[in-house]
Amino acid sequence: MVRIIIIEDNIFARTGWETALNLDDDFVVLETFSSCEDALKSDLIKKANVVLLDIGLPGINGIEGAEKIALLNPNALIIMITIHDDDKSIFGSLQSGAIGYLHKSVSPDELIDAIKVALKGGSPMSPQIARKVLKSFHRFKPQFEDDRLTEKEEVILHLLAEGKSYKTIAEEIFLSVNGVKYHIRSIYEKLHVNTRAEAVSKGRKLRILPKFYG
Amino acid sequence: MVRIIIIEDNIFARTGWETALNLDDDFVVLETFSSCEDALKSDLIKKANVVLLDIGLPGINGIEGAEKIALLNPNALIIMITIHDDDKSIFGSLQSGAIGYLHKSVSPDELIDAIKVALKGGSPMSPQIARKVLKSFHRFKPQFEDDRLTEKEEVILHLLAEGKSYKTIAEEIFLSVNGVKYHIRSIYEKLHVNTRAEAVSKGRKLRILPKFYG
DNA sequence: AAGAAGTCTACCCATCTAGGTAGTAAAAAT
DNA sequence: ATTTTTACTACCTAGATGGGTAGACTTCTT
Repeated sequence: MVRIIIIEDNIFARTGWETALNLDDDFVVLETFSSCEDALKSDLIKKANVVLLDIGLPGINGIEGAEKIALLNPNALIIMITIHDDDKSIFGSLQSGAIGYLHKSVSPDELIDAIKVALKGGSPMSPQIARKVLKSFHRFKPQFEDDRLTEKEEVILHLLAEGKSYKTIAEEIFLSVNGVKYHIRSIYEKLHVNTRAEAVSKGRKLRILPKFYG
Repeated sequence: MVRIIIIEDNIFARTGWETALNLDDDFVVLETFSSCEDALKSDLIKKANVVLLDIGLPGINGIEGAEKIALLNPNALIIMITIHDDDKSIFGSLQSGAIGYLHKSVSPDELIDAIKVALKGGSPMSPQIARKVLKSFHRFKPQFEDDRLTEKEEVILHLLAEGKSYKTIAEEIFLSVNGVKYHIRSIYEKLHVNTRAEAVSKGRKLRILPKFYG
């Protein structure tokens, strides 16, 4: 039996979802709350398998709420249901631990499907959200032809990003310290920066450097 | 009419997908290729709306291939179909410009649905892939209690990540340069690093620093 | 009331970085 | 065959960074 909690300040949405989900034999809505504060006080949170969470809530918003809920119950599958589709809402929610992100216009059937997907190890997302998420990974394209880094420059940029000193880098790639400097200068020119940290920062914005490690 | 190209070295998969897709009235498979090299030579690539791409190809692999295809035809929706589910394959493909990522076990009907989703602005993904992608956004949890950064430290870490000098940071947050240094030292201790770049690098791994900028 | 933290300031010093200049050897272009 | 470009190496300098030490002031504990 899947135990669900709903946190949503709009009474129509709240009761609507509750009714729809309770119609499914596999689901039981444990409780509904109109604010994160109320939900966090209740120990039903710790018993939930799934938490449906709005973002635009009075008091603690859904993003901060998700973080607190994840701390209290790391096993709960947190699914955001919201009208917000700006980057801050989406990526903020995901950082806070949400494993799904649905637009509020979701139909009862879609909602039920989404929860089932989540339970099976998937991550339900509205199509446009999924696209936004995937697009956030895309590398920025060639910029100017001249500003493309060579392979060696990319390697060095990676090492710079790890905080290695010129000396260490030199040893790792079998160059003199001045050789390393030579390449770093080119990197700075191409990226139009003049410190190591800026280069790393820009490298990440341009997705030259990976955002993910393991 | 949706024009599709398939790049897949396994002849059974290749012809299987082709047949299935051609059965749908809205789709036409323009051509199938068994390698990226062949596909990139053909100018049908530029006419495609959708490209289905395997990763484990002889010669140029699917990840590099996706990058080249995206350059030739930025409007093509590239969907990876592969058995690989390691991080490198997934995130490499996404960086290269893929907007969908399906497991090879996909059924013909699912494949058709996936393409339709892609055309509507969505991003078809196998459930486990979607979960992996979303999980990659999750912040790592509190670490040691003592190692949690204070609000001010987080602000400074952000400024460090942007490549600002101690002096600039001092001006921005109304502190002396030594005051900034004081906080930076705490940051280094908490993150167990001893250079600015390492701090930024670690800050990102721990998702203290955002991966996305807007 | 006294002590312990936490926040900030100041000063010193060794090392690291960024930037300029210059020179060499090999490969590529003309 | 000669010039240009590319990939280094060497040296020199100013400024930035990190690490250690120490003192002032505030807030929180006890």
